[in-house]
Amino acid sequence: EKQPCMPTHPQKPLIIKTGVQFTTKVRLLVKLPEVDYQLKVKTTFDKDLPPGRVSRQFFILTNNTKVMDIEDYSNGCLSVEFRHLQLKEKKYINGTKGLEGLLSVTEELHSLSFEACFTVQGLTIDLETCSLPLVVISNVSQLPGGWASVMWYNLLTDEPRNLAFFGNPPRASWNQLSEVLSWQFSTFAGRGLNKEQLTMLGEKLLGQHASCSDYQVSWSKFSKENIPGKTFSFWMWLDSILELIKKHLLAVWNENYIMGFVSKEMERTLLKDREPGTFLLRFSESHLGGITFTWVEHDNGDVKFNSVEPYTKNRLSALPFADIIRDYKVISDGVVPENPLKFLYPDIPKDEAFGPLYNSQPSKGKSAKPFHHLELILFRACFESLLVDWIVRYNTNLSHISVKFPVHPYIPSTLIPISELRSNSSATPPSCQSPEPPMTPGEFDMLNEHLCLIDIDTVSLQALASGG
Amino acid sequence: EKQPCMPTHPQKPLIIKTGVQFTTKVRLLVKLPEVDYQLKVKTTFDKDLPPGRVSRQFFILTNNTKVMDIEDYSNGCLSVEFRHLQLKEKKYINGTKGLEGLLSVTEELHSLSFEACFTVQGLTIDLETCSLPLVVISNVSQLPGGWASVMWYNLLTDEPRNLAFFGNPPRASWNQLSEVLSWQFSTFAGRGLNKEQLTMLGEKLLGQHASCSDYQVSWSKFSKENIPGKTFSFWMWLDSILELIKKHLLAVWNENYIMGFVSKEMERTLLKDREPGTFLLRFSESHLGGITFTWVEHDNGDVKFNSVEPYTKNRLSALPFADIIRDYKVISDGVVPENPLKFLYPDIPKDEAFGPLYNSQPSKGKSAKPFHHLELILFRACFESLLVDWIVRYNTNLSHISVKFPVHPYIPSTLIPISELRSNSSATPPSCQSPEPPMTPGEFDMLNEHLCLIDIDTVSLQALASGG
DNA sequence: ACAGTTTCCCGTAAATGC
DNA sequence: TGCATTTACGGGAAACTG
Repeated sequence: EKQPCMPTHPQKPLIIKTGVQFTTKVRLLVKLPEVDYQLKVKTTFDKDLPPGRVSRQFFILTNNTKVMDIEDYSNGCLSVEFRHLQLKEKKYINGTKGLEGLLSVTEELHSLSFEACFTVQGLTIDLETCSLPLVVISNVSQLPGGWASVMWYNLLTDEPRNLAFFGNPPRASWNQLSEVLSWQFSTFAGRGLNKEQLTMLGEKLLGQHASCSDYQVSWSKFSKENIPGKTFSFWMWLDSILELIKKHLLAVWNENYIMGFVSKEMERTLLKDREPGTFLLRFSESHLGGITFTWVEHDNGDVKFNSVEPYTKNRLSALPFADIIRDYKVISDGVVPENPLKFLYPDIPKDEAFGPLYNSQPSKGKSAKPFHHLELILFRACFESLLVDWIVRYNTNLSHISVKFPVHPYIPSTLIPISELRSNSSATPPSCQSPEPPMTPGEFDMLNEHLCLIDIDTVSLQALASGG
Repeated sequence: EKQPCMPTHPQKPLIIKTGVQFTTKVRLLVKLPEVDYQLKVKTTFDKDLPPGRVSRQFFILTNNTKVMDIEDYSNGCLSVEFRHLQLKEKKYINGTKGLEGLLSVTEELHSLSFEACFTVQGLTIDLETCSLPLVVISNVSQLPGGWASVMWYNLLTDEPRNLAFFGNPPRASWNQLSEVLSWQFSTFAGRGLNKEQLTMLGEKLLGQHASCSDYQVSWSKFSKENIPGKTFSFWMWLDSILELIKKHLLAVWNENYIMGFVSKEMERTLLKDREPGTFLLRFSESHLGGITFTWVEHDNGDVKFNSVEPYTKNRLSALPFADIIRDYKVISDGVVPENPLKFLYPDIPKDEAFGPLYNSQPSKGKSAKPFHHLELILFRACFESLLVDWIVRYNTNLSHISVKFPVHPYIPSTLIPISELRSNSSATPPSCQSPEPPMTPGEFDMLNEHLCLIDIDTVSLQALASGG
């Protein structure tokens, strides 16, 4: 039997998006002596919520009662799986709306309740249980924030239903937190963070306290307040990197070729004594979801460092990152185009490292190993009553690699990433507008054309002027 | 007051997508003597439809009654505008479902009815009118088919409500049809089709009959049956080109630089006596939504023609087409990279033609002149009764051009389109796997690297082998 | 198995609300 | 006004359905 739908956001349980279907399952943990009648289960959203606890109220739009069945893989247990459940916000609550102005939507915790009632030997028994705290979002853009909440909650408390958790969230030790962060990378990208990467992240988040692994990180510092000088929080930044890896850098990440979180100072220290052309890969610190490479050059005695403008998902979907590294060229005034990337830090010849990755599709497969011990935190059963347990089901949907061999009469064409390095003197004013039609093929063709190319200001302004 | 929503598919009236909001307006054309009470209008979908006429039934999900108001720009008329209307399919019709197996969904015509009733001087008057035939779709992928139907209907009949039209659709003369096609380009792209382009399209659609402008084109040939040897119909092909122009080629199209519909034979005839490096732009005939350039070369006496693999929307969103033309390079064995494109046919120096377009953003503005006389066909009022007229409202939402000037410490980077031309002898087996780390910068660097690049089969298979 | 059609839902952009 | 949150819906893909 195939699954008719995928629940909300695979691999991120306990987050429900309004208007999107989700699935949940309840199982009776004891065998009942008499089950020759139907046991009906009803699921309710935010049942018995203390008034004013939440600023938004939701209800289950779809059918919320179902009869229990004996499970397929018959251990004799009764269970019921609700599919196609959907949440909708109650609008226009007459009374109190938005008591908790302090909490953001992704900090507001909710829960699903399950109720059943049966009679055995003249005795009526009420069963009830509920889920771990849930976060409700209305747009995928809130997913990172929601996931931060789910992680923080389950990392720091064993309480099954402390919906006021984010009223006064506890701190996490860097010890605990770094383990969760590494787990995130191993779950979603296939390879966790190594010691150096964790140290670098710790320095970014904690500054001088990083050496002390008992240092307590506040919830706010982790996910709410912006990194000084930036417009996003630590977690938003890290999550954007996770997404970039998931979609465009899986193979490179899993080969451990991305140093990732080096500061610019550390970067120079590492590279300065290396062979010219040695480069390392790191994520952009100033923009969300970008990756760049920095390489070292020796300029008659001086050591010089260069970094490309970070590549973001848009650029990477036009050209895979490994191909960018292979094909990248720099044009310096009057010098032939050259690829400055020779050795991946510390000293791996570029093609030795990246050769096997060239022209390989984004390679969706081979990723995301499904389980890790910390994941149990998020999937542990919730034994509210003695009789019922609760599971949020999720699916993983791995597509397969497909490789195409184009066969047609056209000349195939690729894209090449290229930079122009200008010397400080802005001499040689580009003679861009002169047509000189039958250009003589020569080794400086590309150079000449690109001197025009880079004069964005001039060209664009002209375009604007002629357009308006 | 700002518009709270955009109706279904701007600029394509008479097509409604289920689950997406649309807007409609009714106006009373006569002034009533006594309007000191409220005149309520009700709108119904497919009212009084002969049973079995349609295979799908829909209803208006949202509020469908509203009271008439005096129009803003007070000519004293009463009118009512229904907003946020939404259509949903009736599921599980007990009786007949799908009598008309012959018609596709986009050929099935529906209509909106409007009813009002008022009493004047003791006399009760019923008002009723309805819309022009509508096409209902469930996904944007059906939009081209739906639009073909709307065009064909309004081109070929003046009947206000012949819902059986596509049971036996009339033919169109090439005269009529070509005018509509040109109008499509002028409406959606800003420039219509010139005589040559229409002739070329006529030849593609009609073959030898093209010379006769009275030749009758069948509905099936226009939009239903596939072009021989292809997997899409004539209209699907042409519409994919319209979409490509709208999103990525506006400026180039509006400068009239795209010849577009030349056959490969004609292409050779045109180019063969031209200066080497003369090129022309045409759309792919084998794939939907692709554009390519063909250039002529002289190879000691022989005339040679080359075409690049067509660029599709994905590639074009990574790099604007004008920039592709400027930067395109070909690497032939052992020869320095060169841009083979010198003159736009017949003899315009490349940079003279495309210079002003380089680095200009996809330029959404400057497009789509809003009206054309043929458009009136689609917006003519529908005088079913004497008292009411009907309008489908639509908005245009032109974004503005924005040009960014990047200012940051990174080296900017661009993409360059490049092809490798192999001589027939498959000599020089690429020594791709040998690292040779500190590559000597030299004028054949690029060549050497690209010899590796093109061996897709080898590299990919290796990647697969090592991956599995 | 298959093609025509619909549903699903991410991700961007716009609208809304506070 | 600005920011937080929701709504809208195009577009690709999966699911459905005769």
